[in-house]
Amino acid sequence: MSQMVATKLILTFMKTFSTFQQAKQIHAQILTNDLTRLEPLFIHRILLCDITNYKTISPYVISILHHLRNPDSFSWGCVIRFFSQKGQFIQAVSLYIQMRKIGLFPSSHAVSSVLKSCAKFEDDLCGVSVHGQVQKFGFNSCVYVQTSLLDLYSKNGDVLTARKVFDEMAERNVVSWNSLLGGYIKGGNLDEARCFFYEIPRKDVISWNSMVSGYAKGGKMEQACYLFRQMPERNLVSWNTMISGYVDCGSIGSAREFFDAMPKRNSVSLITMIAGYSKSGDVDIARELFDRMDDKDLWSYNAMIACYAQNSKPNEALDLFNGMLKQEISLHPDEMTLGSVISACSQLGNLDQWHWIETHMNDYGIVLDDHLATALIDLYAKCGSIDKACELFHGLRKRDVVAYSAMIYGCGINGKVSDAVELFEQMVGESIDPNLATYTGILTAYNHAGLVEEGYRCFKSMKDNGLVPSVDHYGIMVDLLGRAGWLDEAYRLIMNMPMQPNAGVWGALLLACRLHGNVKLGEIAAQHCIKLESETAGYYSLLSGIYATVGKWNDAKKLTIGVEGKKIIKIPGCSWTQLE
DNA sequence: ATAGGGTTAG
Repeated sequence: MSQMVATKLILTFMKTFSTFQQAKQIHAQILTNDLTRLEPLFIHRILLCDITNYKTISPYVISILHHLRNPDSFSWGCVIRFFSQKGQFIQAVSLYIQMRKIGLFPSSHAVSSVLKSCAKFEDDLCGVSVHGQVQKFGFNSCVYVQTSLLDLYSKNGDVLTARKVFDEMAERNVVSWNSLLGGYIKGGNLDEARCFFYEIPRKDVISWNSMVSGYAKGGKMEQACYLFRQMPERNLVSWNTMISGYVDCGSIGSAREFFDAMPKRNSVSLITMIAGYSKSGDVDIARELFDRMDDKDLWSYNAMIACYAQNSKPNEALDLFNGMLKQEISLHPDEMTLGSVISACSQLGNLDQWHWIETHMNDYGIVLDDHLATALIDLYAKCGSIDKACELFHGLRKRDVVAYSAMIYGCGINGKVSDAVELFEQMVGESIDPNLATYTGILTAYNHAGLVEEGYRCFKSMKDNGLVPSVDHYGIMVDLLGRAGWLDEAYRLIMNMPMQPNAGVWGALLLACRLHGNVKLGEIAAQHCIKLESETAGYYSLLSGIYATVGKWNDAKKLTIGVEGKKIIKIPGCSWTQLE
């Protein structure tokens, strides 16, 4: 293949190859370009690319590079830029290393691209070694290279080094200023950022957006809004930044006002609003916005599937997920999608759907990261496979509060109370602060084992950790006290709750009254349950069960009339993702 | 023919 044809091919790949339709067009182009003298294997590979996801085309792009007789700095630069732009940072860096190994002098374009990729890694080893080469090869006066370098340090949180690069730059432009501004904002020092912002000689809309975003991320929406109003020019991103800020601080109403007021909206605006409504529990409004989107991409589906998963609508989450796979141009799920899907499976106690997905993981190019493993710990534990959960837990790279909480809860519902307590102590020993979900887990463990005093002590210790028990924690405590027969204590706890008891709390008391044959409290509990959830049949049968155990047959009989077709009793659930 | 900065998620 000639150098020129191959380079053209690379560029075509980069510019247009993102959907199946476009892939087909490329196939046609390849055929008409008389590339038939290519090695048969190579042609075969290109023709085989039944592609809907850019992840799949990486081998083809690399294979084009390897089929060049003498790939030069430009060809390498194109390919490195391709991977850097498509988010395949490891590939980009590895290609740069290969290029260096064969002794090619990198172009400033290639260096800028590879630095951008290095900036995405947590570890700054890569970036620092490229920095060394930058100095060795004399890119000191290239504003592009220097700015990417400065941005690398900014993004990795090393503002001091970023500042040093900035100060030593021979030439700066607004991108360099914006990059360092981003560094100050990421470091959370808003005062310093503000001073720097006012020093920027020719601020553009991105400088303003960054500063507004800094205030928004710091929860200072008044200041963000003040700056937003002062902006000489606003674009879509400016509006989206404001919406996102309001969503983050829970002001969905203000977010909506901005959303309605903005002159134009894109998918980011809609996705941000969907996430906002998901947080406020308005699933129907979120779905309305989702349906309004013309071209739904992976991010849109992920937002909506997550919304269902987080709002206890696992069936809807799975339906949407399956719908996404069955589309004409099917979207490939990613780690985020599967995280929500696993959570939905877990809420349903459905391992089958996961096992089906598991066999397709490789096709999707998904690797099991810590987030997914944590979701799976929860799923396996809830489905009773505590050993599998344990195995995943020990395989985690880093164990955070969510992982510990899922594992503690898993031990709790599987009757391994001592393991749960041990994990809890281990977690505290690692200076990880327990959150509300952790307490749900440990209290569930005590509850399962019937350890009333330990559970009660633990419940009371929550406030020592600065936590306010939620209604679900009260539910578990009422269940624990009630099952042990401490019915008056359970009732007193309900009466002293700082919030309105829900059907789960009263249901737990009702269940306990059924267990211990307490008519007086049972009637009170049932009354509340029926008032809160009149369509649930289980409450009636529990109450009638109480009457039956104490011989009040007539009362029992009255209740069994007309309860057919009502829902069975709801068992209080728990979710890691919503509890902070 | 190729490069750098701002907005979306658990």
